[in-house]
Order: sequence, then structure tokens, then C-alpha cells
Amino acid sequence: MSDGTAQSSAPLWRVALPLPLPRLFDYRPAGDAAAGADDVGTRVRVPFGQRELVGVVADTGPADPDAPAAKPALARLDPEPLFHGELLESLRWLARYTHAPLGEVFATALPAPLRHGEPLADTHAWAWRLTEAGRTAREGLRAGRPQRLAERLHAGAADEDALDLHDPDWRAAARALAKRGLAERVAVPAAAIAAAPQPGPALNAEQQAAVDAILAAREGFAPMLLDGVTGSGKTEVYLAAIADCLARGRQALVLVPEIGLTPQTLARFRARLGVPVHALHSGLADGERARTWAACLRGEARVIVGTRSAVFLPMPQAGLIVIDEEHDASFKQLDGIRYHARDFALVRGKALDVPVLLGSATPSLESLRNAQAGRYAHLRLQQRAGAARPPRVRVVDVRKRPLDAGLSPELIDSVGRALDAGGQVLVFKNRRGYAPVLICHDCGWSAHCHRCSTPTQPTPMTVHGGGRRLQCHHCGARRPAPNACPDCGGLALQSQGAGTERIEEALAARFGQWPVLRIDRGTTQRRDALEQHLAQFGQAPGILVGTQMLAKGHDLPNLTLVAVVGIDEGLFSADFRAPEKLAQLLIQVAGRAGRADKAGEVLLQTHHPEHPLLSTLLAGGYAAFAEAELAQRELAGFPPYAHMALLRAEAKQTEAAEAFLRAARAALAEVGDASLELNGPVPAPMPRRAGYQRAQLILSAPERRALHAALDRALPAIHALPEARKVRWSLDVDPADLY
DNA sequence: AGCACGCCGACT
DNA sequence: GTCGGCGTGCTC
Repeated sequence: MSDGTAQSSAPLWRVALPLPLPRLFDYRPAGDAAAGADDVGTRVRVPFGQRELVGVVADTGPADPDAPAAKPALARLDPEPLFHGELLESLRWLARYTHAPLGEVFATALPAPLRHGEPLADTHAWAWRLTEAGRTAREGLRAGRPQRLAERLHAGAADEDALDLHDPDWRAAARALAKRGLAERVAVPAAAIAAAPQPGPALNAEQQAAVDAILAAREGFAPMLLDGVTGSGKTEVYLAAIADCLARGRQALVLVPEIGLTPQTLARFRARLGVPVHALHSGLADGERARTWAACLRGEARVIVGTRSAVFLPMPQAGLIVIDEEHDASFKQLDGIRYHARDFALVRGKALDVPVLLGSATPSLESLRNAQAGRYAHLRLQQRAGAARPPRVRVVDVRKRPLDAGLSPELIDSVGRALDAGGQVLVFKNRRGYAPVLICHDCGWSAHCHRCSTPTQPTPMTVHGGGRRLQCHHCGARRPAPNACPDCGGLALQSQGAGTERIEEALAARFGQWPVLRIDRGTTQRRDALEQHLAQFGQAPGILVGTQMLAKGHDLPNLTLVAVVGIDEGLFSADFRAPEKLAQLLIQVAGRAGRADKAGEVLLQTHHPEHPLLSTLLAGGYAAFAEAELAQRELAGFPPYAHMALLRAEAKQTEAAEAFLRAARAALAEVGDASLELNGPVPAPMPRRAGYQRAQLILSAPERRALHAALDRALPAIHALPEARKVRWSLDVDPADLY
């Protein structure tokens, strides 16, 4: 033991703890060891008040004279840092960017077992082999799945990835064999097994050009937008780039949207790459996630295909990052640390000095803007593989038409004709946002804010108070809903939105002789339930009714009609991203109609057949839409031409939430420069949730720097506001939805 | 976020 | 007389 004076000057561990407190806590190193730079990034167990926490050493240094005396830490948990080099620095960046405590960022980046202090997992793969008894009994087995599996295992132990590849349903057979003591599961070194890679189809000229461009840029950071129409073979480009990355001895990370990580996707990667492919998604058990994390840290995992959270994996030998469907909204985390996996992947790619490939048929306006500005290379794939013909698109004007669950007679007739002709029908309900807008069924008029709207950028108002009140979610203005349409005097004002259940009922009543299958969150909770439902649905004539989940993937070769309803909510949403989302969705669902041998038909039902979004999209495709929409965003001062943040608050009483936001607004106004724009407090679109009243303050500035500077300066004061203790509040930088 | 401490209602 | 409600304050 050293004396008191020496102890007080010895360097301490500055520990980031998983708490919503924007500061580090100092501890004396466990076992009175000397704190050193090699402690940074290791997990430590520390006493904290009455409990113990697992934190990460973020720094070392002398005691802060103003802080209470440092307690001794209980233990250092890692022989080697979990976070170091690039990942540590990228996570520090993320904490600064999201204005979140570093400890919470570290906690978000770790799988649960590591977060709770468990040691870094062993990384081995599992294989199956016959037992002694299995080898003897093998020949006597009855023909069937277990027998066929036993035959395969007789040829040698097989790892689970290889078994998946050869028969996705082998597990039941393995369980049957194991129960009889004929087969057993054994741990094998992870890198031991790999199927021989299968060659892919020859690349066409466009694909080859894209691959050449990627390979030419492979030596350093190179953000690239792979802008390829549906069916143009983006995945083949990814696979070629990944194969090259592997050949150079580097790791590849592939981020996919939540619905994109299907067994088929994985099987394709596994078959083609000839190395084990690790999957990381929310369906995995904690232990599995922790093993994948460890395998990445050790450099054993060579290819990882994962959803949003995979962006936190350590990549000590990174060579390439791919973000498939980069426009997809599921890359943005909506609670906790509100990161955007695509944006963070770019930050990591830059720090790792590797190419980052963003792929989409309908790129986000942010990425298109970056490509236009020359910040990203812009690679285009414009040829469809195969001979698929583009579908015929018909816009149906529903003004004054009698509607049944929101379906027009024209739509219903078309459905009947498609079914009679032996085709399948998809009735797709656009469902963005929860706040309904008021629309005149006779003329299409809808309510806009008198204060916020400009001739080029109307700001819709949303319906509240059971249809009696209109409210602007941008400036907070309220007024009573009119009884008659101000434009045509008609009395057919209605708030938008029949749900999929109503549509299903109406169609089932009308087309009782054909199956009607509804697919949405309610009917399809489990990951593989969608596949099963669609398999049951088969190829026979019938109607699918659904939302977002049906927009892509899942081959439906006999789909001849896609009818889209609920477009108007997208055309007149209070959310500035709604047009972009709607256009992306329309392109995606339209891509589903028709195949090589059958021309498809797409039917768009709307009160605004002349709306520029529809005419631009139909005449010029997504590129033309994007150009027009970017011009609108620039005029209106929305991203990517401005940067936004949302301060949200919820409390039992609206007044408490609004009082906090008013105080926060004052604090921000005081430190922000002239370019900082503050809007609100306004009620959130779902103002009540679980008995809480929610409101928000919108911050925007043309330059990111100004927004962050104001937040950096005001947040300590906002944390300390007396009003802050009466509410739950959070900050969302680059919010996905303003509403 | 937890967890303790601290002052006011219905229970053995 | 006590158990327990959640307001307020603190955590190196």
C-alpha cells in the first residue's frame, strides 16, 4: 500500500458507465495496479452507489480535485481491450455526434453478455458427427430424413452451416438422432470448415464496370453509391467485391435491412463465397451474438451479414463495408442511442480506410445528393437481368367515386379481371405515420397551415380531437376543422385511412371464391411466418392484402396486378420525408408486378391524379422524382440542405412537457447563432402514449456545425433545468421522422 | 437509470 | 401505531 499522497496523484481510470449521465466516473485501478494506456477500452467492474456496474475505461489521468474521492475498482475484466483503435475512436465520434453519454454508446455497441461482464466468448463452430452407436446402427435405420442425415454424417462430421446449405430442415432429423444417442454436437474451430465456392453467373458489362470501379478504389476510403434498378444484379456486384476482399485477406461487413436478412440471402452468400458467413440479427440468442462479436474481434469471422446493430462489430482486418438497400428506414435506431447505421458505417469506413458501398434501386436523397456533389462515386446499373417487362401503370381518380373500405369500383373491377385471368393480386396499403390528414372526397382539397405553407411547400395540418380540430405539427397552429370544403363547398370531408383489416373484409366479401390473405404486423409476428404464409398461398389465383412487409423480396411469379391505396397520406403527409418514402415504395411494389412472360399492371388510387410526384415518377422514373424532390427540399430548407435535431419530451401532463421544451428552447436560443431555427414546442403526432403526453422541439440549421455547437453549449444547461426532472426527455440528431 | 431517503394515507 | 406511495437527490 502506498501512502495517501502518492495515491491521490497516481493516475485513475476514467470509466464510462451505462447511465444517462454525460460524464465519466473516476476509480482507482483494481488491485492497486498502475493505470496505463493499455487499460483504455477494457471493461471494469466498479462499485456505484449501492450497486455494481460494468463500465469501460475511457481514459486515464490524475484525480479531479473537485470530484469526490475515487473508490477502488473491483476488477478489470478483459486481458485485452474490447475497444481500441478505429472502433474506439468511431464510438467516441458517435457519442459526440448523438450527444449521448459515452457509456451508453459503449453499452449499445456490445452484445448483452459482454455488457453484463461475462468473459469474451469462446469462438468455435458446432458440427455434428455420428456416435459409436450411430456408426453401428446407421445401416439399420428406416429410410427418411434422419437416415439421410446419418448417411451424410457417416461420410464425415459436418458443421451446421454446411448442413443448412444442403438441407434447411436438417435440425429436426439431428434432434431425432441425438435423442437416440446416434449423433452428437461437437465444437470445432470456427475457421476449419468452408464449402468450396460456387461460381456465379457471368457479370454483364455494367456490373463488370461497377466491380472494376470498386476494385480500383479498394486501397482506401471510398464511398460509392451503387444505384441499380430492381433486378439489375446488385448482389452479384457485392459478391464480386467481397470475394476480392477475402482474397486480399480482409474482412467484409454487409449491412442489410431488417426484412432483408432471410435464410435465402444467407444461403446465397454462403454458397458463393466459400468461407463461413456470420449472420447477426435480432432473432439470435444473446450467446450467439456474443460469439459472433468475439469472432469478429479475433479476426476469425471473415464475412458478416447483419442488420443495423452489426455496424458496431469490431473489424480488425476490415477490407469492405456494404450497405444494401441503403435508403431503408430500418437502419435508423428509433430509441436509446439514435444512430443511423448507414451514416455510422461511412464514419467507420473512413476511419478504417476501406471502401463503403451503398446499394439501392431507390437511393436516399441524402446519398444522391452526396453522389451529385462528387462526394460519392456514382455507379449505375440500368439493365434488368432477364427479359422482365416494365408493368403498365394506371392512375385511378377516386374523387366522388363510391368507396368500399377505401376501394374504388375501378380497383375492384381490375381485381376481378386479374383473378379471372388466373393471376394473383396484391392490394398494397401505404401506411406512413399515424396522424390523419383531412381531405375532400369530391375535389381533393386538403387542409394546410396558413402560417407555415408557402406556394411551393404546403404544410399539411393533421386531424385531432375526433375530427373537430386541425393542428400544424410544424408551428403548432390550431384551428377548427371546416364543416364544408373551402374549395368546392362539398360536404365530403374525410380523414384518411382504412386499415388493412377493413380492406381484407371488403375483398373477402366481394371475392369469396378466392383466397384472401392479409399480411401485416398483426398477422405476421415471427421472422419466418411471412415465408410460410406465402408458401401456403402458392401460385393459385388469390388476393394478398398488406403493408410495407410485402413491398419487396419474396418471389411472387404469378403476381399480375398490384393495386396501391392510401397514396394520398404520402402525398399530403406532414412529414417532409413522406414523398421520398412514397416514391421508393411505389417503385418497389411496381417492381413486383409481372414477369418475363406476363406483363403486369399497377394501379394507383388517389384523389390527386395530377399530383407532380405521380406524374414525375411515371414519366421520368425515380431519378426524375429525386431531382424534383431535392429541389423542393432545398427551397424548404430540409435535409440534405439543412440539418435537424428533435428534442422530445413526455410527461403525465402536457404542460410539464411543454414547459421543459420552452425552457430548453430559451437555453438553445441564447447560445445558438442566427442560423439556428427553433420550432415548437409542438405536440407529437401520437400525443398520448401509455398515459404520457408527448411534445417536441424541432431544431434546424443550414450548417451541421451550427446545430452541434448550439447543442454542445446548451445541453449541460438543459440537463440541469428544474423542468427536466419532471419529464422524460431525449435528443434525436438527424431524426427519421419529424412527426 | 437505479437506489435511498423522506414525509403523508389505509392496514395487521 | 406501521407498510408503502412516489417526489427529490446522488452516484467517482
